[in-house]
Amino acid sequence: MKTILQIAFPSALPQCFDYLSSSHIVAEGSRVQVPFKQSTRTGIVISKTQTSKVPPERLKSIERVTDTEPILQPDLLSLLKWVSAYYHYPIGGVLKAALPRLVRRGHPLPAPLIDVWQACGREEQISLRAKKQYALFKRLKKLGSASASLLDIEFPNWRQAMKSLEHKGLVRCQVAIHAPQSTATVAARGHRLNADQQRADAAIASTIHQFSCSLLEGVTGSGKTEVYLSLCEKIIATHAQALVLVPEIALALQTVECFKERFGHRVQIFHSEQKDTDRLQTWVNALSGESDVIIGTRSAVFLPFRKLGIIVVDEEHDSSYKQEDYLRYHARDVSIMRAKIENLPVVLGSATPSLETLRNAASGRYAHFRLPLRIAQAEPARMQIVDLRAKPLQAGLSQLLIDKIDEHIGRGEQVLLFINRRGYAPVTICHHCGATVNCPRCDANMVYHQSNAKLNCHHCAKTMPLPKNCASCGADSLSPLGIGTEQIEEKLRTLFPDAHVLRIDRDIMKHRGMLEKRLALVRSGEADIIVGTQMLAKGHHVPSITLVGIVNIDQGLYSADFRSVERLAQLVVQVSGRAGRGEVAGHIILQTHHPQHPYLHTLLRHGYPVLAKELLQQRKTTGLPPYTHFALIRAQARELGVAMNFLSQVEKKARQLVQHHSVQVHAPMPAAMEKKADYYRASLLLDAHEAAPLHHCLNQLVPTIQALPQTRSLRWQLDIDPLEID
DNA sequence: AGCACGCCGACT
DNA sequence: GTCGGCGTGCTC
Repeated sequence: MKTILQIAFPSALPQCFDYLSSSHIVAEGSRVQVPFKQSTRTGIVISKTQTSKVPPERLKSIERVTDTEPILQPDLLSLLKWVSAYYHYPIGGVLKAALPRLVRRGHPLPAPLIDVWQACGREEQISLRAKKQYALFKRLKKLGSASASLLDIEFPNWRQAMKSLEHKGLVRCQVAIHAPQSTATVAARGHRLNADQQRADAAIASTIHQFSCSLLEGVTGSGKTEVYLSLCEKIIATHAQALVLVPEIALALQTVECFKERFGHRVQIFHSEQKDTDRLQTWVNALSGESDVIIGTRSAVFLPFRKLGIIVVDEEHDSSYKQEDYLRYHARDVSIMRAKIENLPVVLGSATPSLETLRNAASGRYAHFRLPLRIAQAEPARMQIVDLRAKPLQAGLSQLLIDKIDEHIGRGEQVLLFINRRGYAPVTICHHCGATVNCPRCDANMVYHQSNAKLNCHHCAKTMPLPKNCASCGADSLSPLGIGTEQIEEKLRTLFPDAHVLRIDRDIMKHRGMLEKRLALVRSGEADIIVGTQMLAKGHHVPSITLVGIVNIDQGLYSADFRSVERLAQLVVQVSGRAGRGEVAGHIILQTHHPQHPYLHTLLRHGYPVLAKELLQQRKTTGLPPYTHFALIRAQARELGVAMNFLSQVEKKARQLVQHHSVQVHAPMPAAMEKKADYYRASLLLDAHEAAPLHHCLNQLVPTIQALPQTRSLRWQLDIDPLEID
């Protein structure tokens, strides 16, 4: 009997295609070149069968097998199939998310290689005009040697400059070699763990060849990284590899450096901003076993390790682990499934674990280790609430906060200010008639930004010049309303003319390398006052920051989003981890109009774990995740009616499918922001106490939806375990 | 997803 | 009379 290969194309094509293997011997997980329509395409063999729904005379044969070995080992292929089933997403689309572009396109795999660069000349030999070369050379000299992935972070487009330097004979390239440290060397190096770290390390390491999931809960500076390092060291000693997931690579530089210092050049990084060829090389290095540790962002969870030994998910509560477009997977959850499939330990680290993870820890499903000690820090940060009611404010800052800033920078210490609004002011309002300037494409305000001197929409790409006159009454009295990062930056410059004020938000990321540059200024202590958004909370410990102000926490306390309090609490705790120098306790100031809010009190008096317990209890009684499983169907169309009609149709079909009351089908709802980028949005929520009936229902519902005729004229997505249900 | 096929409006 | 608009349907 002839073998039939089910082949998926790494694209949005919704189904697999059957091919004959001809005389080839093909393993599952192999890349193959196949005739498709009039051309040849690269596909992946998903499974082998004997039968096909397609009549045999219409089956074509594969042209050739692309590689000598399958690129996906059985375990990884199983994981991808699980992702496809769990998120109800075609396997081709999963492959698209999981494989680097060049692999998808059938590019031949390069030989495994980790190149390490070394300086071997004197800087006088570089012409003064070659600034890039000079900077690169000096850095290299300081580091001694550096691998590509390290240089990547600091020097965008470094390869060109390096080529020139190599030509002049000023640098040379070597290959990193695997050098596992003997236990004796490790002990001699004195990587001593404290009692709490040791307990976690020993417990996790004791079952290194079987699945376990452990929560490592500890504040910044409690030494989570030391535990990761110790575990990875043990894994590498068994010639297995380690995967370390981080929310954002630019903000994980300190972690990367710790790993480089400990394990040398066979530590590599992997993230979506890398060049295609670099990503491919790292991917191949994982596959061949060339790299020992890979530190990467969420898509790294799909790397084809030759022999994976451990997965670490750092800052597991971070929402950037959830992909928010096409395949809406959660890299933390995928990590846990990967660890299960491959029988290895997974470690979830956070100072502020997600409620999902805390519930699993409390129920005993995960091991729970706490690292309460703050290394080299006597006192925890002191938190203070400032009641904003009826107080005069300058750009949203109370006098008390301004005085404190003055005091701290006067002592040569650094200050961090958080405000979750980019731009100058969130609203531009007409002082004459009260009309606001809105985005023509979205139901949202236009936000004035000084950086481009324009009004920008934060929900689409729309920008416009600031109009002179109000569009509805014609008066020339448009004025900014509310406070954004830029306005605080400006105010601080006038209040503290001698201080070095630095702003860090998404806007500065438009310029390549700017974030890294500014973070370096923070770390070197040159910046006195740092103003920024949420993203600053993810940065690492900066020892000379002693004061942190959160300009306004009220939105976090009163938001329609059921996760907003959890997120606010995480922010506050993460932020307090940024403050404090040596024996000097950090000072945290929270500005609010609701100083009596019960959650705020719980957080300040009893800390995150107690608040989390309260929030979990509340989620339980109100039937919210993690006690209820959510699936959200979103629809977008040029008219609201089209989206709503479609969802009503889906609702009807869903109700037909649901037996008993195991799955609840809610009514379709327009999104809070109905129109975004000229599309009207609406959503339909399904929930269930247990995951199984929900997925059972979706297994039938999704094909039904695909068959609906409206599906051609509108966009829709299914979001499993959505972070937001709007 | 692409890409061809197919049937109706404004142009050299 | 054509060129081309994107609606529909197929790819093993």
